[in-house]
Amino acid sequence: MATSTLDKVISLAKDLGFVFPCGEIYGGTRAAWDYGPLGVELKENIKRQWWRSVVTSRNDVVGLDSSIILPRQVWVASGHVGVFNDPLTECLHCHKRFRADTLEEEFEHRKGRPPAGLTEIPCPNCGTRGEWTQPRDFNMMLKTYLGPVEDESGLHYLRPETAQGIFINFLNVSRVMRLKPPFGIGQTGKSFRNEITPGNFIFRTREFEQMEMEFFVVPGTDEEWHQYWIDERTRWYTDLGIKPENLRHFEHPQEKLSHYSKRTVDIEYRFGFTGGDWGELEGIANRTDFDLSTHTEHSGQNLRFKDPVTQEEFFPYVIEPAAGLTRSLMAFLVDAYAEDEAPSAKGGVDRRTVLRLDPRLAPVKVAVLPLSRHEDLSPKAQALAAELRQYWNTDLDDTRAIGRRYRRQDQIGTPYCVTVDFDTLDDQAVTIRDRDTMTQERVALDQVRNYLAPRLVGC
RNA sequence: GCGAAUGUAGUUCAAUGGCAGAACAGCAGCUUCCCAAGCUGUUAAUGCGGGUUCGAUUCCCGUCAUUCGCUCCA
Repeated sequence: MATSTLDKVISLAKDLGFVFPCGEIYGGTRAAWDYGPLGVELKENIKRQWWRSVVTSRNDVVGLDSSIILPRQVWVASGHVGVFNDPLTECLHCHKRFRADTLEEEFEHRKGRPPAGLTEIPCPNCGTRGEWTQPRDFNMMLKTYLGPVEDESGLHYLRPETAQGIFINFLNVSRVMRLKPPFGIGQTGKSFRNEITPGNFIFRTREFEQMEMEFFVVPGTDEEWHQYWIDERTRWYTDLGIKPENLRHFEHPQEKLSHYSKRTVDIEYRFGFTGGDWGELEGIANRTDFDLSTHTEHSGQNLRFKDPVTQEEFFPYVIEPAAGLTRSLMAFLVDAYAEDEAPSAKGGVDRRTVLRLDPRLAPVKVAVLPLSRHEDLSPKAQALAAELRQYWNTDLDDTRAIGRRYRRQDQIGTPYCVTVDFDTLDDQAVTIRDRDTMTQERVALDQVRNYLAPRLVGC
């Protein structure tokens, strides 16, 4: 059976130290991953590009970094305590799971209230009557207890989305930044969900990282802004190198919308999962005034926007582009993966594995490769690497054969390799190789930085 | 969480109720070395815990993890 690109990328990511299983030396934790030296660079680069695109390059969006642990009341108000807290039961026969309350409601609807509860209800899947496990609460939110004693007064939840941190700071931020709609507040950070079924590598994990922005608009302009952000966010992925044919939009059916949403459109990527190619990268939701009004109601604080001139008060509508950072990392890797044929030193053709990551995302921007460990070459290479490191993440690699080192840099997606050779000692110049065009240019040692600068804009 | 399959160096694969082996990768050295070259040397593994046994990586039980299904959705 042919190995899929996805499988190859996963195995490459593990081999090269992008991602490690969490807690590996103790047997591991289910669906939890740590980001290694290359992974953390890639992840930070993606985050930085998001932040630039959504926050700092705009004059209508500001940033925030709110707490992960929030009081229970926040999640009661947001609806997450109610919605994320389902009593589930499982059919002992076919092992399908259902919400116990839904089963009873549906049964009551058709035949009246079942006097003996679940024991009379047949399984909608296999028809077996009343063979159910004890209904158990599945709380999607991770709990923790603040303070020395574990009691209910200290109960807090780890956020299942970063968004609520923005809503509860709505007054603070709009006051200090003197903002009026339309404006946005962006935030990146970890969120936590006790997923029943995590998996697909880093696609669904219980601890994950989000890039979210809440864009507050005048009601009535919300649909127009919604479309604006769908287009804007789609453009972001393609600008960073994702092939347009691997992206699509998915419109959530009306009856399946989240409790807070009026309309949601997902940006999906063709990951090539078994049993369904496409996976969500980002959901762009019209959250209406749900959050600001529910927090107004529960907190007693007025979260309406008050126009300083007209004194008019209203709840802004919220357009939320909510992206999964770790998911997009996986998408960028899959999309960048390529196997080229390249001439081999052995003669014939050789397979070249290359990550065509956008230079802005590449973990290493430049590799300095002295042709050998000859004592005359090392000082030159080290001095050059030291200079370049002040501007870009630069790798100095002098191990083994030069060809092998080119291949290694290809695999991790390094856009430029600079070779210091024996001619350098005479002409004070080096060879710079471009990863994508495989072309080489001879550049004076003291011009390397100037040569690379326009090619590494935004890195 | 439930059902099924799987678990040996970093990776891919061997082998065995009695010293666990190879290839590739890694590391060190040689080679004025420009796209995974060659030569020499070298590091490195039976997921974890119990049981049976004189002896278990092998058989049994448990556990943990991975993959595939059932739900979810950043």
